[in-house]
Amino acid sequence: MGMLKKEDAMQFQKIHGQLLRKHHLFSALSDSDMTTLMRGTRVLSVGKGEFLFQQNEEARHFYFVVSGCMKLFRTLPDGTEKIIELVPSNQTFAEALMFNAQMMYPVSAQAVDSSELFSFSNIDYMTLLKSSPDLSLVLLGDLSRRLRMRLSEIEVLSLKNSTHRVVRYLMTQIVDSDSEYPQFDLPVAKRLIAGQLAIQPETFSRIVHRLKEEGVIDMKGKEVTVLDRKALANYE
Amino acid sequence: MGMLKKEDAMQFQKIHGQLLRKHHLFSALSDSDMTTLMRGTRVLSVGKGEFLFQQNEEARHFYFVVSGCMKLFRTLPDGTEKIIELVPSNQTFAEALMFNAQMMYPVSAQAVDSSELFSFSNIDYMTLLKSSPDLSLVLLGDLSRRLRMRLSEIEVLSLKNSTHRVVRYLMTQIVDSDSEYPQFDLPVAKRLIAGQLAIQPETFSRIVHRLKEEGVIDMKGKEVTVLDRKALANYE
DNA sequence: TTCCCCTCTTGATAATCATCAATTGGATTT
DNA sequence: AAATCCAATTGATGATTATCAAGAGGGGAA
Repeated sequence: MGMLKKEDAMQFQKIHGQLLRKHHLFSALSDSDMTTLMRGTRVLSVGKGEFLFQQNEEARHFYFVVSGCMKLFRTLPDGTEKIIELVPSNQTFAEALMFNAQMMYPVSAQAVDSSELFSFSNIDYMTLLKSSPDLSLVLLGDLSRRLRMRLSEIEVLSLKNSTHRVVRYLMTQIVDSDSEYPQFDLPVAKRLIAGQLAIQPETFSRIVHRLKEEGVIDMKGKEVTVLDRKALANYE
Repeated sequence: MGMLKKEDAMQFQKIHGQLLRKHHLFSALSDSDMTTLMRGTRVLSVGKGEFLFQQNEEARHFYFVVSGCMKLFRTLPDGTEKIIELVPSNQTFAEALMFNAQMMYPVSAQAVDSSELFSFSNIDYMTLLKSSPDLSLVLLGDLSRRLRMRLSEIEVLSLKNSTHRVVRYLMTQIVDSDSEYPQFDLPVAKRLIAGQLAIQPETFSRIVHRLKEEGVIDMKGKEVTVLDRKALANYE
């Protein structure tokens, strides 16, 4: 993990700062506030497989993914890891921790692909928050949304069998809601998806095999085509 | 479900309003703000088994449990219910929804025991929030804490086998952290606990049986005694 | 008290899933 | 192109857990 050289970093910020403004955590900021905040910002480059932070480290920063993909996970007592979230580009993470003093990261963060990140100081952002009630409301909305996301994750993990979990996962990946034969790419490696669903990679593979056999979906590598939307929905 | 008669309700508010101030969502309010907020407050009495609201109803209020116990759950596609949270007295629930316009309750709320509740208008509380940045920060801290609670729930559901889940649950119930033989009461019926852990009541029963056989714990009805703390911890 | 209802328990069986092992396939490096 | 590495697949097996069924216990109502 490394920081870019200063001139490169500034160039990088200039380009991607605009992108940042589109994110709801920063869109409510005035230009001057944004400038202030960006002064404390670092640009980080994290190589594939590298760690950004470890579980139980003190949380002083939160992050925005410019490019790549980060994996947030907890290490379970038996040593295996449980993936909590896969954070794609243009999303923030670990911003929920700044409101409790002396907070530790409850997860570890590792780069799934080589990634570029903005890092923000919790203290700086808190200062902005105190002077801008509107920003607080935005952030409250953000956390509230995350809470509901976790809720549906808990629901998935409570589904009776693994097939239901896989089907539910596939359903959430369908963005093109109109098409009769929706298509999409799996965002990450299959073993990571299996991890998120708390099933073994082998089980995931077998379930996909069965769904293909039944003509419900097709899958070649990461390319997924839903062949029978109703049948897929009816698994639930 | 019913409201109390006006004079009874006022009496009730007077007594329990103080209790309310101890809750962190209300402790940061000025006296005058508190008075304003309480004007829109209703006192509700919900009989055992009665519903307060259903999943997908529009969320206009949040609640504080004065006495009793509320169950928040989602109905899964197969018709079974997944318990998301059991809310004991002196706690609030459904307050995270007010920050997103036109929000629906993502869960249903039912009384486990006959319960008495304060109901608060989301709009009124939002008004207070906009005028009090401090209050926003308190609330942000609250949501952040809830987010972490969900995280550990997700972790529990990801634990390899049911024994681990039960053991983990028992560990969290130990409050008397010093005692060599900690004792506590199960807060709700065993089938509800099983539901929270996403296992069948039968499985829960069998696991407890085994733990008793091994001399790790004792359980008579809802009374639990931990006999071998180390052994219990080592299951994890 | 007796009855009734519901929870909890216990047993038997079937379904589901994890694990171990071996192989295939794809991508990257040398 | 060959070698290498890791992900993905497939098969065989055993462990775990759900399901179905029946009985035991406990608290409230008549």
